[in-house]
Amino acid sequence: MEKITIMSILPVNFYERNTIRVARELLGKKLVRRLGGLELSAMIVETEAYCGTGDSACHAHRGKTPRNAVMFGPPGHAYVYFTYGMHYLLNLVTEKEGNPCAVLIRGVSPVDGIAEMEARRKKRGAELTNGPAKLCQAMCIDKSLNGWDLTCGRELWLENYKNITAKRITATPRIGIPYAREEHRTALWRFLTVT
DNA sequence: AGCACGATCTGA
DNA sequence: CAGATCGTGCTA
Repeated sequence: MEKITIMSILPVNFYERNTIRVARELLGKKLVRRLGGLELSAMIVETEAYCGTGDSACHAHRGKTPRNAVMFGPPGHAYVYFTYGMHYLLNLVTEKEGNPCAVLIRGVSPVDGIAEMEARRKKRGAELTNGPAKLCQAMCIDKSLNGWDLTCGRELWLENYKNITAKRITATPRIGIPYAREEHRTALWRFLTVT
């Protein structure tokens, strides 16, 4: 019997919903990066929700600028930005167009192309589950993917993979936002799962 | 035109 | 715990 592989790319309506809900449900999804003939993939294990103009930790908080413009566009697109003079971070745009929200991908667990991803990082066995810039290095995600349509099935997309039950999900405050208002600094909008 | 700082990572 | 390293947005 032939094994049937169902390609289940997440459609735009997955992203076009409440950001916190999307951030939780992204856990266990597979992030796929296509580099010519090479396919790298990894399961998402850590996310953070950034909830629009009302969220003082969100880049869109002070309105639309050239950098954050993608967040104001349609859901299901990648918002990739450069920070600390050397790192790229990957976000997925959520909610309806015009509501500038996104989910930051903070950690993944390698699935396919593990050796290639390790090679892209300096050390063998380098962890990708603890730091949002590392997965971008490993999966060759940079500013050229800013604004990329994640539903077209090329270059970069997401697929259903593992079902993560609510019991395996931990929520904590978000990382690296000391400047945000307390209400937003302490909000439990970071989601993690364990292997 | 200048400047302060960041959704970070590494190595000491 | 400091250094790397530069785009971005705010002030003027």
